[in-house]
Amino acid sequence: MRAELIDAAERLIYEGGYPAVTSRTLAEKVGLKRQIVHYYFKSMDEVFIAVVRRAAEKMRAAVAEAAASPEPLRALQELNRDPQGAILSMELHALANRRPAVREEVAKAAEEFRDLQTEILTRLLEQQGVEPAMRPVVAIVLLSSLAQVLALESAIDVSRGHAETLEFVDECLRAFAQGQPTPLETSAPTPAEASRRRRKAAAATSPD
Amino acid sequence: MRAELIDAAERLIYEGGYPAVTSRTLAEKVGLKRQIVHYYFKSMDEVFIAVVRRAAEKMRAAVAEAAASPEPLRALQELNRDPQGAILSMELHALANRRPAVREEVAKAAEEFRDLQTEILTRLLEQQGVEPAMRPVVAIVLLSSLAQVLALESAIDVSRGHAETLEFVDECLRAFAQGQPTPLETSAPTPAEASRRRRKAAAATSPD
DNA sequence: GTCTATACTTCGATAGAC
DNA sequence: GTCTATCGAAGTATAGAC
Repeated sequence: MRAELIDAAERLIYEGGYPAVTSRTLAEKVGLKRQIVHYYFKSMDEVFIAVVRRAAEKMRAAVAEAAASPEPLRALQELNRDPQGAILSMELHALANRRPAVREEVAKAAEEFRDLQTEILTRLLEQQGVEPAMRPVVAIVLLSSLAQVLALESAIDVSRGHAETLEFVDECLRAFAQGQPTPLETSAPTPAEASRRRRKAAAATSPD
Repeated sequence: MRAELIDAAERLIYEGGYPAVTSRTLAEKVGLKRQIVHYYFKSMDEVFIAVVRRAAEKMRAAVAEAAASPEPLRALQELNRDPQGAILSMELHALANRRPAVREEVAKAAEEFRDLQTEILTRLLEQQGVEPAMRPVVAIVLLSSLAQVLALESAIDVSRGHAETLEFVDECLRAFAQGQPTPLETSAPTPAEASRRRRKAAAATSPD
């Protein structure tokens, strides 16, 4: 029953954000009276903390699975891009802002998630013997930030630039998986181009 | 007075998120009774819509100022990185999720903000005559997503990878402003390196 | 375990006095 | 414009019956 309530709380967060999780709505989800919540949880804070802990466990399992997949980076990105996961993460972050007891749990889970992802990428780079264009943790921060914001925007029907950005990131990941230069690296200017570019820039800032 | 209430609402959002904005807290902020809110606004939805509209106006002015600055891209990034602005944006996004009337306003403002930023970058690229490594809108999505997530995480004392990522992005912007190749482009492999890299990757996936 | 009953608080919103 | 008064609804939480 406790597990069922945690499930219900998570579903309510997807549907209406964390404010939608109350003793009343929670009990309704499992077909009981609202006082039942206080039998299984000392307070609503405990409900949310339980949600965070269970989400953290699921996350650990999902990351481990991604690490074992043939394309770990792509698997990780799918994990980050999961709309429900992104929304849950955002809501818990927002909730953490005004529930000190929850904040600690969320912060711990967020840092653990980032560390686990960074470790996977680091190992991947070592295996491929590639000198990375950016530190692993930087790539992880960029990829997960992007995924989270896109999910949040999609939820309110904002999609400006999404398709282009996803296409670009996918292209980068695909190139990386095949050991080829990414679109970014491909566009590196030759020394001649670079110096021409510098002259142009200088001319633009001091046109006289 | 109406303007004062909108001010107060914005401040309350910074302090405790959008749920902290109620007729009671709002009236307290301006030293009046809570019924005053319903005199100036038909409903709480209207309060939030007013907040969004005023934020959108401020945003337009700030973007115009950034466009006129000597380093528009850096100015834009400072704008995106503003912790208060990022938090306000996140809260309004979350609020938009469960208030249809608010959603429309937030979506409109978000798309306008993205378009304005993209236009600036596009013009900048044309001026410099640079063939960009990614489409302008992609760069804007990446930069603003990063800024928003970092701000949200900072608020709950999560900072894993922040310093490294900001350093990396700053380096890219600095290089761009000076018309030099970015750290990403600098690390482009020579043809010899690229082929060595491809062999390594192939060996890793089929070790036999 | 689950219920009824209850207490207290806060919310949004309206009506009407001054 | 700002107030008092009031409403119904919803929130958290506790006590105690079954």
